[in-house]
Amino acid sequence: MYRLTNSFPYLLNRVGVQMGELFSRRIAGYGVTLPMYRVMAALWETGDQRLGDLAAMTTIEISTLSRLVGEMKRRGLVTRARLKDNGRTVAINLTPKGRTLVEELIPIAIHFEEVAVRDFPSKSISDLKSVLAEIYESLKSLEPEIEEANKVRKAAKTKA
Amino acid sequence: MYRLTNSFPYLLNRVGVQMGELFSRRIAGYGVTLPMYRVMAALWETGDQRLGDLAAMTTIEISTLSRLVGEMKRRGLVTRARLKDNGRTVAINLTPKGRTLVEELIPIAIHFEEVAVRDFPSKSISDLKSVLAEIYESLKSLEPEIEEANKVRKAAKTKA
DNA sequence: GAACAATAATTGCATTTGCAAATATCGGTC
DNA sequence: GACCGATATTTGCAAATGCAATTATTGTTC
Repeated sequence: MYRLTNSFPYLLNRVGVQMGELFSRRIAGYGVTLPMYRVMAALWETGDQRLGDLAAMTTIEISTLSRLVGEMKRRGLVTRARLKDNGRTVAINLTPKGRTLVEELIPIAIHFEEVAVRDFPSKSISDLKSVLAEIYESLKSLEPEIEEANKVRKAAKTKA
Repeated sequence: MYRLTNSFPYLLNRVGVQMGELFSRRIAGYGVTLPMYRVMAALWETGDQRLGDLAAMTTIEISTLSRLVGEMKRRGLVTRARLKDNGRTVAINLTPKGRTLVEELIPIAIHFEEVAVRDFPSKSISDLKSVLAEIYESLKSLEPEIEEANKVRKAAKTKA
């Protein structure tokens, strides 16, 4: 018998939402939101990104990210500039202020992760991580069947 | 060296967002959103819930859920009624229509999960699930230190 | 090199979200 | 049994979100 509460997406989502919520509250005093932290941490790892790449890296929808980056620029956390050799794209970077701030926050993120996983041997956590990374890749194979299912449905509807 | 892309919350969030996004698109043709599916699947597993319990079970913020349930009631998917013996609380249930619909959607959810995990032995998936469940519990221990950190910060600010 | 398709980012607009305040009911106390 | 604090849900309001359309630039074809 199927149970939502034993399903993989449910268990995943629950931990993700809760960790996000707790971390949000923890960093609120620094004047940044969780999505802002994610953007800064992504840029700290890989700087000089285009908007689209940053969206893919952070899993933030691109129009949301465009506005978010605008707000972060206003606050002096990042820079955003059109490229000279390709005016369609834009290069986003941390400012020194943004870098300093994210380097204050990363230890908090590390601590949160530490607490979350401390009851498990590090082997099982690294396994878990690689499973999550591979599952993410597997998801790509679902794309075609989604389109297919919707096409079928649409055709049936047109006929009806 | 810390890398966001190797952190547990990052890997978790990415899979969660992506699975949600794909599943949303897959079920859009049925006229329901992902949060609606979650509510229905939760009620299918455990019916006759109060709003607060349903919020805890689905990790949906309670005011959001209140409105969502209102909309689902309008659409004839659930019922919501104040209890006779305790007028503060309300009992939420699936309607026959809601039940029929969720029973169409659950097999799709099962299939998605299947595809996501098919490259791994079922043992490592059940391990993964129990780790996720335990981590969720461990997170409770972070609560007190969040308040503490914010208190400290606030005090410092007042002094300054 | 003009016209057109393709790529990248932004913006308009309607919907969703979440906090805080309001509302409603209950349980206990005097 | 009137009053007060606690519990449960809903609602007001401002901010965040996402889709679709728009703008801007580049690449391609004739």
